[in-house]
Amino acid sequence: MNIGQAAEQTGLPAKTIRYYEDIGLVTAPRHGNGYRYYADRQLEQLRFVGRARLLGFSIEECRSLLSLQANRQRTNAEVKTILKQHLNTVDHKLVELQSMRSSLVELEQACPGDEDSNCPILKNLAGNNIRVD
Amino acid sequence: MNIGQAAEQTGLPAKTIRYYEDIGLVTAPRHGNGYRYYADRQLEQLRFVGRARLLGFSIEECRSLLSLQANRQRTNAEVKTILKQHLNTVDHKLVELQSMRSSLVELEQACPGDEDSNCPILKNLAGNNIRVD
DNA sequence: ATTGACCTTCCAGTGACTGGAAAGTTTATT
DNA sequence: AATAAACTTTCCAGTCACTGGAAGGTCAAT
Repeated sequence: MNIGQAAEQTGLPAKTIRYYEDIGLVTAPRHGNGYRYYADRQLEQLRFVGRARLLGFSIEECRSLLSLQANRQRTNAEVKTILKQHLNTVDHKLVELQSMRSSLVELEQACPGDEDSNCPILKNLAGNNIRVD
Repeated sequence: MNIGQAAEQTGLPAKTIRYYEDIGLVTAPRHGNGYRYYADRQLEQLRFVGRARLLGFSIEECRSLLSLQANRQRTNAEVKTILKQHLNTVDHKLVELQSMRSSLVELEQACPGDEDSNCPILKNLAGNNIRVD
């Protein structure tokens, strides 16, 4: 199977699949004409990476996960450690985004959004903090 | 005031302040020796951008906000529109992250994290979905 | 023989910085 | 006055994970 079909099968763009090969994440053998050849093993690896990426794992984390999957001596603990670290990162991002969101909602409510020009949003950004109390 | 003190005053790294000038976001006049000179106006703009960035506004959004702030003909509506768009973006990201998080937590709970090698996390990534029902 | 759909590599751009090199300037110390 | 330390300048490269596009090779069908 050529890269186009592999893309179709895995849901990953062909460009991305080539990129993964470039960085040595998922490599594919070649036909005589230089075309990449995708068999079950490669498709599985690509789908594996695709799913891990959907969960937000970085490329380097995907690399580690792929290598653990290939290693029969791995332990559940090793895998779980990577997951926990990633979960921590996600939690940090969530806290950040939620704090942004609550500030934004506060500003949204403070601004009437009319044709006036005395915008509380700009005032806040300029340092005049909104006092709600 | 030179860039180092401006950095100290605004909390932005000098590198970042130079970058903002590079992209024409906040420009500063120069001393005779070529050093950038920061007066109140520039400091205010830098702090403005700094706060907007903390709220997650993109550089281009910051540019729009700065230009609205400089424009007396602006309306609250124009400012609020930018904020609402950004809030939408933040909400989308939150949904995505929360969905990632719940999948990750599920996987975390499914994996005992012991010295075994039959890892449910890897199984899930490989396509063997966890069945909880 | 030619069209069109593939495939290849390589280079450049994204966003928002950040690090580092090489060189000029100012300030402080000796 | 010389020197060293601390500042500043510009420019180039790297980050992350792709994505777009150009130029050219290959293959299947008409």
